[in-house]
Amino acid sequence: MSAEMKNNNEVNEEVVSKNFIELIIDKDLADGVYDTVHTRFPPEPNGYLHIGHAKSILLNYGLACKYNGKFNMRFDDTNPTKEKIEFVDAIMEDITWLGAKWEDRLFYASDYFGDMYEAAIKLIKKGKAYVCDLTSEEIREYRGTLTEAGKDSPYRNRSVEENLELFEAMKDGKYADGEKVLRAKIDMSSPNMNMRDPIIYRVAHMTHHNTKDAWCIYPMYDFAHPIEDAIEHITHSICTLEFEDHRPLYDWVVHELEYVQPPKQIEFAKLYLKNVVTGKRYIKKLVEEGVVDGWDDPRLVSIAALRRRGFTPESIHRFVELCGVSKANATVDYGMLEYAIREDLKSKDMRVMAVLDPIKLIIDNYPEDKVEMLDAPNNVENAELGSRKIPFRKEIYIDRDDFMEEPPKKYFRLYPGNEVRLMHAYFVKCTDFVKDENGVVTEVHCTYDPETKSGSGFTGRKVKGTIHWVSIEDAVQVEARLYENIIDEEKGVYNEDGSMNINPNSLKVLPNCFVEPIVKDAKPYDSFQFVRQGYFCVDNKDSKPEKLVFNRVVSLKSSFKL
RNA sequence: UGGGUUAUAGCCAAACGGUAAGGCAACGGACUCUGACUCCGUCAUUUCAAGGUUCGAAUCCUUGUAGCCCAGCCA
Repeated sequence: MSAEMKNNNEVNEEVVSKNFIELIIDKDLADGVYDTVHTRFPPEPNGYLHIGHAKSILLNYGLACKYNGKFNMRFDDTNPTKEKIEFVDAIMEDITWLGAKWEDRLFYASDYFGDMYEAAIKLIKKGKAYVCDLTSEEIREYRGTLTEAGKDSPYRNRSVEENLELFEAMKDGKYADGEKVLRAKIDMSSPNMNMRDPIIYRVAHMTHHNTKDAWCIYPMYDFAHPIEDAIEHITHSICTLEFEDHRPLYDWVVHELEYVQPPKQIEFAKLYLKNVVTGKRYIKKLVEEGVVDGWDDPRLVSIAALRRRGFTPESIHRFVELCGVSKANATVDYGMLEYAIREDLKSKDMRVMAVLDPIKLIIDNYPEDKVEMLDAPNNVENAELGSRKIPFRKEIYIDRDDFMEEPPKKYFRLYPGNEVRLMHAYFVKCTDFVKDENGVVTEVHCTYDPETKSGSGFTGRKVKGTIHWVSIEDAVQVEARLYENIIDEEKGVYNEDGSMNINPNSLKVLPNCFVEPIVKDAKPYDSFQFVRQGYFCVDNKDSKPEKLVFNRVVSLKSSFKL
């Protein structure tokens, strides 16, 4: 191998450093703590997934793939007051779309209620749990504060027999909601609030979406989660930073329950996007006030919204990968997401011409009834996408901002006397224009040069500008929706009084856009690059057979600047 | 006068005692039948601060500072 080749290879090898979780896993594997990697994604079915969840899903699934391990899907449904079956379906659809595969490992925490009940009995028998009769207010008082120790519950020293009896009575429905709870007996003076005899079982007479009325007592997260992980032989239980304080309790549970090779909890930082609303209560407010048209409104960053907007699973993968994984609270620039989707779409999408704000261009020296079918490659960067024929006629539409009566310096599109190329067609030279009584330009006149036909190899002269166009007679009329960030970026997301700064221009509807005829047969989710306008995707919700609605996925990087 | 945790550029983020990767954004320039793409170049003498150890410190020690999380019978 020559020195040059070697050098090339080194350059081509992407330097990928491992994130801190991979380092932990490597060490665990090397030390023989585990001999495999088994992860899980455990959402509570109480809402829909957003971009932040995508990070967790892809992280967990990605680790399982990378280490040749397994990935489980599990609904953490231990609180029937908040959960609904509809969310279960929506979550599975989103995860499937993202591409994470759980194979035959779809679980419900509620399937383990029996095991959890047994586990609680085991703790009681070990003298590590007791039934407490304190009210919720009393429990809060006894718990102490961040700076003061708590004090023991008067019920803390009940006998094992009494506890067993009472707990069984709880299970049998002898007590009302809130009347009694089961608590772990740990340490009321622990500086960690989670260790001050945490409640591990509560009474809730309620129908559960999965177990129906089989139970009236439900385990708390802190007790249930480690058991779920242990039962499924999860090795690395990855969650977000706010659970760091819970890790000692997690470890306490798996230790007292004597699981062999217990799972290990690892925490990472959530993903936040700059000037984007991710808080559930704020999204709810936006929906309720009708600011957005639902949880999949394309201005939101729920997985469903991103999908409707035209984002691809690949772009989400790329984005998450670009963001990295760490323990530092981070707010990522929205531009990073835009980069990820632009990058993915640019060689995938068919590039067609579109006119969002039409103005008529008349080619005076082109025959009245002539029509030419011109060749156009579908994507110059990807020959596999083939080519198409575009009809060219005397009267066409061009975009309003591609013509200026008095051009500023460095403007090289159409203005009186200037010549530009009509993309995939001919050079045209602007000869005249017409204004209405309000001074608005209504039509532009030009002449074309037959010698300059696209593909003819004409090199006689050059033009600085290339503009796009569409034949008036053949064009398809569509509606384009341009989305901007829903939150005002200048002032920040929230006002002092807590209300949100809604950007009034977050949605701009352009009902009279014209695109090439080939777009007529597009189906929901089909996406195109509208040349010079950005990437657009057919809306799956609002499109009707007679009129397609396009959502702009992302705009092109920049346009003409003065 | 509680505990946990984080701190590297406008934004992410590597570096694991050996002399500050990479990406996004931005800004120059080249190219262009998309002012896109691509390409080339610029962008931390310094890692929250101040001390200390060391031949050598973003990494180790000390003392501070700032942010985030925790007092649900939520997850």
